Amino acid sequence: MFSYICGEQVLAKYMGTKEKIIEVSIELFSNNGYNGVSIRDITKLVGIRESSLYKHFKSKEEILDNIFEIFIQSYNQTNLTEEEIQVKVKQTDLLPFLRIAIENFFRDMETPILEKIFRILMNEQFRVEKARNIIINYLMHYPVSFYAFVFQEKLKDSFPDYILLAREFHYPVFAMVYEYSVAKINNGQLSEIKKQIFEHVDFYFNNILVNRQIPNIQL
Amino acid sequence: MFSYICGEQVLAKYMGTKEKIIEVSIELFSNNGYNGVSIRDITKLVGIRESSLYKHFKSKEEILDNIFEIFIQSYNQTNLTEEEIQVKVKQTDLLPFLRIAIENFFRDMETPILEKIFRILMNEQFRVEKARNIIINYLMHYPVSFYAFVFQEKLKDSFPDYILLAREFHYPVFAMVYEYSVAKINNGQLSEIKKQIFEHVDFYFNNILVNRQIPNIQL
DNA sequence: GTCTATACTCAGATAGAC
DNA sequence: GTCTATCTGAGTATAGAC
Repeated sequence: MFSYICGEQVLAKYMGTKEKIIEVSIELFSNNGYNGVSIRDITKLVGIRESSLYKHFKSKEEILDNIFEIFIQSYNQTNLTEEEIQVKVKQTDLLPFLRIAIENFFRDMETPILEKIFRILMNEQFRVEKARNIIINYLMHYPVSFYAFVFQEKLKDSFPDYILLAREFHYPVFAMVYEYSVAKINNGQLSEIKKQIFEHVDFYFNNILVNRQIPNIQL
Repeated sequence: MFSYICGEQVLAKYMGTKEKIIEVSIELFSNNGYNGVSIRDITKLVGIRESSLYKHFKSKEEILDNIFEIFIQSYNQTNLTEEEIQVKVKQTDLLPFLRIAIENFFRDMETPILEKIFRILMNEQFRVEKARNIIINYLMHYPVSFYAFVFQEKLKDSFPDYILLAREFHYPVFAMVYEYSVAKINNGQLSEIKKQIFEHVDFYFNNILVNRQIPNIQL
């Protein structure tokens, strides 16, 4: 979900007590929800007393906010400039480009920590404004802008509404990634959903993009 | 999300204390999450004491389960048999049929109670298995089966994979309905999202379905 | 920065009178 | 089926010794 093209995995490794608290909190929050986890639960797993936690975080809410910031930072670290995207787009044909983008999105999504933060975001989205804004902006709107830019570069002027084109491409992906993360908890058929995502990419390319091709444009 | 075609609104009206408890719980759970709401919060709003609540529900979890059952019952009440769908499909052209289906899905989604239960389902999905199964089965898989059946009826044998066709139609709708419900909390631009959903319907019809048309089939 | 000890509040749930 | 009263445990957070 971060490295559409470059595919890098940028997530800081944490080691101190503060970072252990974050790590344990991510684990517990993702399974039990923020309000289903107590400071005692966290400190017990970290191996410290409740009072010690307050040397690192002034409140439970601050822990949650730190977790959200990790997600945002991971995202921003792998963002490419328009110039960098342009170069990649020129180097690659559209179908493999889209496949790689999805594969990167997926691989990021499967990173244990980010996967858990995604669950926390989903869990708290209707209670915490920041959570829902992260999902909407970083997992829905930004990817749409990204693909809109890519389609614009590739298709030139053969279709006016690149945003619509991008939304049609990305929204099924978003829904299936969500489905995937739910299936994971249920020990469901993961490979089936993954297959469906790539079916979508091929279907989209064959049924929508090829119709937009104009004679002198190489998809 | 229930009455794809018939458009009926079937939701029982409740009046007794038990039903008041449900009503208040839906309100509170949807805003604060299950673990963010106490029995005291609920009984205070209902106007009874904590102990009285336990004459109606043996535990807090049982309240949540009742809420989920309301959602399932509302859903099942508006389900049509394959025969009924066949009749509707024959009576209506495909584009208006799809538009009506989306409008019904939307109108159900905007029913205050069901909208709140949807939020509760989203909130608790990673903690409560029943919640995530309801979302996956009733809001993703069933609609896909429904549209697959419709496309099969309309397109006959012009495209083999109706499930794929149906998924491509419904998954963007699911994502946008989700987006819509989030926008509602943020006081966001609702009409814009609604517009986008119908843009999707038209785009889908014009770019995907018309290509499947075979000479003697009336879309 | 960790600990012990504790304050204070609130949680879910029950007993028994009316 | 409502109430008062209460139990028991758990919640967040703090004070102060080491």
